[in-house]
Amino acid sequence: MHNSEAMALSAALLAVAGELTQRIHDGVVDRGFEGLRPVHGFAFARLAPGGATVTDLAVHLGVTKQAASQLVDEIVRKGYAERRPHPGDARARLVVLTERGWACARAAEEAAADAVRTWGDLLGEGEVRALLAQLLRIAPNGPIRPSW
Amino acid sequence: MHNSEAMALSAALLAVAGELTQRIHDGVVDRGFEGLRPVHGFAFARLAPGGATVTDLAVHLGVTKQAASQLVDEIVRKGYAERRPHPGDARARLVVLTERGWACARAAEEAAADAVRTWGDLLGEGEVRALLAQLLRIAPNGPIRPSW
DNA sequence: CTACATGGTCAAGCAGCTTGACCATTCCCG
DNA sequence: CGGGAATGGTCAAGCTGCTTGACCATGTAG
Repeated sequence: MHNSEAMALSAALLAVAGELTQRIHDGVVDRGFEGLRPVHGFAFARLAPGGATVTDLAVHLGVTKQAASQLVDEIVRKGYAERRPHPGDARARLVVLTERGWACARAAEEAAADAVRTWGDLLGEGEVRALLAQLLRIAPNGPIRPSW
Repeated sequence: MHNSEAMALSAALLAVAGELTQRIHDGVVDRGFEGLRPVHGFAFARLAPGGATVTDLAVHLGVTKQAASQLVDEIVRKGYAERRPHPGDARARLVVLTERGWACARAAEEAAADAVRTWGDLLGEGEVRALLAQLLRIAPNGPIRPSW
């Protein structure tokens, strides 16, 4: 594999990732959820299972906990999440999605499915599944960096 | 393909793209090119073929031309590029890479190849080529958005 | 030649992140 | 236990990279 091929792979990967992010964001806006940015989606992904603390979010997003705290302020103010006392640790607060937050997360899933469906039209479903399998094997476990 | 699979694919794709960006950046720093951010790499990719104007860069990066102009200021000040008069249009300036700029671009290629090589170790070279082929077929032609 | 379009820069403002300081609670160990 | 260190969280100030708006120089069309 030559260097130029590696660069082509990198460029294609980044272009596809960027377009996917944009399409999910557009789809979420189209479904009536405004005032959010892609980074909020990454936060929702971490909040969805059962809530998370501000520090958890900060690690997941690769930012300081102050930045994560501001981000939580924002989604709380806009009605997508709320801070509840943390059971078992009076220092911490558990940030959980509201019903509107869940609706937004479902909208993001639908938008992602729409985008992936267009790939299925181009590649065939089998190839898309192969793509998923390959990516899962090389995906890291680290934080999802929202901006570069 | 269910919504949850689409989300898994999206998350994996974004995680891989983010890690790749990080690894290329780290590799470039390791090779002695400092004071750069990933967005500069996207700019280099557009400058490399034979130079570009500020407006070209702005479109390619999806930012205003003022922002692109500042970015050019930066890489010029750091010795990676220079502004030359544009042949055939006295309004425009052609931004071209310096020798140091070319060296940095080669370093980025090497770093990208290193990262891709680790995927080859995991997947096998054939699978990596398949990945490249699939991505090329779904990659858009639009601007590469440096930050979300 | 005039009128508008295009390439580029200057200036000011803003949003999102950082560093630094601080308080409350919990953990660990003598 | 008790008391210092570690952890979760917020407040405040500052910086950086981007935006909008204004402007000048050059090109293009009538």
